[in-house]
Amino acid sequence: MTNKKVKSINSDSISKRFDFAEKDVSFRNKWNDLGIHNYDRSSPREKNYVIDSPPPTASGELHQGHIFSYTHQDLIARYKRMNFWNVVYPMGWDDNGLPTERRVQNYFNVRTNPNIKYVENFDVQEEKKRLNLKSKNQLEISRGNFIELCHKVTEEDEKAFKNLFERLGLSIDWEEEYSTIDNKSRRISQRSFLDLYNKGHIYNHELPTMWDVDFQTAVAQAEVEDRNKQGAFHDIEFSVLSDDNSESFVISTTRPELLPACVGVTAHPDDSRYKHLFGKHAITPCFFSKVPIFASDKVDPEKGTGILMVCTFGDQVDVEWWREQKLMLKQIIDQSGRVMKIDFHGSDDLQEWFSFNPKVANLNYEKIIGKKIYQAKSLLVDMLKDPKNSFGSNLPPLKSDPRIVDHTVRYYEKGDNPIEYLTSRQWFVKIMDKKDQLLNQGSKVNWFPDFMEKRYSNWTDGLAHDWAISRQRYFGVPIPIWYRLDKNGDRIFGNYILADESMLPVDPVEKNPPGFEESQRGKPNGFDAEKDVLDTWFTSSITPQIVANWGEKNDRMDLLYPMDLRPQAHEIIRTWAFYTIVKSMLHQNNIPWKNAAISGFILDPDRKKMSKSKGNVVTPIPLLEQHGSDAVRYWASNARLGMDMAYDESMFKIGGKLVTKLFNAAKFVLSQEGFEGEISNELDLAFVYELKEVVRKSTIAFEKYDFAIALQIIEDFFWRGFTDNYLELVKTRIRDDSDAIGQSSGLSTLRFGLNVFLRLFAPFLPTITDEIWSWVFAEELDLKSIHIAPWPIVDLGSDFQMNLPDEFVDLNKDLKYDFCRISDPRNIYSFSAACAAISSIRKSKNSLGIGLGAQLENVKIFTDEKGMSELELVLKDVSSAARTENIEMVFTENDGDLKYESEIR
RNA sequence: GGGCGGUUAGCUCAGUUGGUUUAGAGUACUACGUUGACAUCGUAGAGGUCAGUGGUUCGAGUCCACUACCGCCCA
Repeated sequence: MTNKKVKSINSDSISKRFDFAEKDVSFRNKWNDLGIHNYDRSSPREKNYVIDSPPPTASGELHQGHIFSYTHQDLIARYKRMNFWNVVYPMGWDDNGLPTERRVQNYFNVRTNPNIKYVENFDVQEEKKRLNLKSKNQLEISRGNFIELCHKVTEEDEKAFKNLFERLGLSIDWEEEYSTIDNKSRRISQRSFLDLYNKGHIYNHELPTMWDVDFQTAVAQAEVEDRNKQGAFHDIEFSVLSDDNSESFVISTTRPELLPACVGVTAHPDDSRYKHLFGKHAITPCFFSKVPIFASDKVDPEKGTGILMVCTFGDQVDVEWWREQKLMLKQIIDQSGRVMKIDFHGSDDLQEWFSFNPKVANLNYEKIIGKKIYQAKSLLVDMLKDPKNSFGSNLPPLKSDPRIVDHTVRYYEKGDNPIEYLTSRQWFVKIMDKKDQLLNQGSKVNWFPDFMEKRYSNWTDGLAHDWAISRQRYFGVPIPIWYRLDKNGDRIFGNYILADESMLPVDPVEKNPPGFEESQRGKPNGFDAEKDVLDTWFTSSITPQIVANWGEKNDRMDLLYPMDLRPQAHEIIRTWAFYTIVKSMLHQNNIPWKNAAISGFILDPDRKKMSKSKGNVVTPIPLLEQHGSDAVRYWASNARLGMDMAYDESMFKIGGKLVTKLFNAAKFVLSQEGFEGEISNELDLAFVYELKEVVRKSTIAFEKYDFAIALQIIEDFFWRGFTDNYLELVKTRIRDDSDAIGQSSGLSTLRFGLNVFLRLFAPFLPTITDEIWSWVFAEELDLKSIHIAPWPIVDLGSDFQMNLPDEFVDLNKDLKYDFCRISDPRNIYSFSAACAAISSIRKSKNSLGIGLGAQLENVKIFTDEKGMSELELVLKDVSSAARTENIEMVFTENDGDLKYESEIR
């Protein structure tokens, strides 16, 4: 021991309970003031640990899922920071795109009309007043003003998200805050487009594209979902073209309204019912078109009547048949989902819209012009009931009542009407020819858990389309392209005018292209702007490049790229992870990040995925107010990566209990007074020895991103080892002035243990640990916050190599509370022997109905030789904790395992 | 229909490469206890055919095969 007194606290000066509401706020301020989340911009790449956090859509709903997965990334960020990585943890917002547009439309009740001129200092309410519109009446506004409103709304939404993230204690470097629609992101996104264009990865074509008729925009494969819906098979009779037209067959279709768009008929090549028809032509009822009959093994002979009509376009297979068989293009649905005007004619049977009876065909068709798809459907069914509409028969073409079937229908994930396949001119990124390379890139990323790579490779394997990147929307990054116009004022495709790098970010609708005057806009031989914007994913897939300022004046690609970690949920592997890997491959020929940590879902108590539409989502702010950030983080920290977790509010309470326990234990430990001294007592040394093992195991778990396992190991030994047992065993000794050496050894061990536990808990419970740290350790160790203290270092063993930054300096060595200062116990089992012995005495007291505080005269402990040798060095602490004057060890035969049985006399 | 995960105590979940008596924790439940940090507590008790079947092995919750059920993703 020394004659130096330990720095202790007066426990009366500490509040009775931990006030998390107040501390959640004050510690956020403290961290901001200390700037501990800001990274060192001058640090070399080898010392940086860069997290590519996926920016959330702030105009979407806040829910527990955000708390859940964003806590996971923060655990890693905080752990890495304590290991002296220069942690780069930025945050952005991904607000462009449909959700925001929808929100603005509903919030202000406005609609964009591209023909209206932009108005300065526009105010929706005043404009409505001026036009004498009620607030519920929809107001048409200009594209520019609409975009302005989008920015305004997202700014508010971002504040709400930022508030949640700060309250949660995420250690984000807010100096790096960005939005995927801000100037820098638009510039980098347009740079990305130009780079891909120049490398030949981008093309513009008129192709059948998946189209949402409500939002009137193209959609990509990743945005489409299958829904089970009820449909009806309609059995329709077609005639076979021959000399007497006497033969016929019956097709089954769920989409009779597409009959005018029928361009072929097909059946399975082995189907004996229809084999003889292949190569002939069929005549459609109602419209009397001539269509080829061909064989295809894509047809399921079991489905419907086994023969079906091919239309342009009913579904994806129609697109394939149309392409393979070089069928005619007869499109009848327009972009708003209504039936277009068409004229049937009888002049040339090789032309589209040829009819054997154009007069009747046109009379029939006129009935459905301008109708919506479902209206056209019922009108067509009526027509099919009319015998006059049969070709070569006096019976109605519809052979039976519609038969109800369940089938899957493709929907835009945000849409309410099925996807249509329309031919339209869109921009695409070529990815279908790069599947193998993309699979290879995916295998270079370390996925946690590793089976998540399967999700990526399955999706990549199953790609069926190139990436459609143009969207017919307003609030997005403009495509930096103009079209040349010919002498008639029509667009010339294939010879585009690209924006200059110096112009970025550019809105071609507002700016004229290089080499042209603004006056030439829309004029013959002039130019015309591309009005489409880029798919949201086109920009959100370059967050590594945005954070690293790719191609900017302050380009930091060398310092930050490829990044170290992408944390995200598994639902967006096919979108976010996938597109980010695509972009990095095409731009940098590299992977975007070395590691991907994939969080699971929150399931509701019925084990269903939580989602807004199901109405089972709980808003997270009240949870934080009720339980405190540490308790909420505890809940999130308990889930292993990749594993879904049922939502269970009792977990918040458990986290709260842990916080309280830490608070009380720390208050006790730090209020003990006495002298500093060497840790020399056997019990103390054995306790530290076991603590070292806890550090070793939890560090290894953390290195594998198994933070839940780390927490479990730490928590278990804190509760069982430290508070339940060590504290009780040492309590008497540290008050025993007659044993000065034992007293100071115990006191030092208590403080050592608390210090280590605080640092181990710090990533999980950043507020309570920093609060306790501030009582004594901050000053004693001259470290203002626990979050700039080093993670405890122990020897991890020869079979595990820890991942540490280059030139890592172990600051623990300078720390008072370092394991290297403490020697091994004489018997490494001393501590667990003491715990087992005290436990057996408690059991005896309990069975006799004696209170644990009761004083005993004599206790007998029965044990074998091994048990005796392990216990004898710590027997004094055990007897004082048991409140007995004397413990007598009695030898008894045992089957070899450590066990003590007590008898109280 | 395909891929991936899961199924362990009433509930929520651990169980690391197969090997420590009787498979763990928390919670809920029961009993006792306010002991000088802590009642947002402590101590103890009860509670499980590890989904099922078959196999490999000296030994299987753990490995293999099949089946059932649940979930997610994709067709």
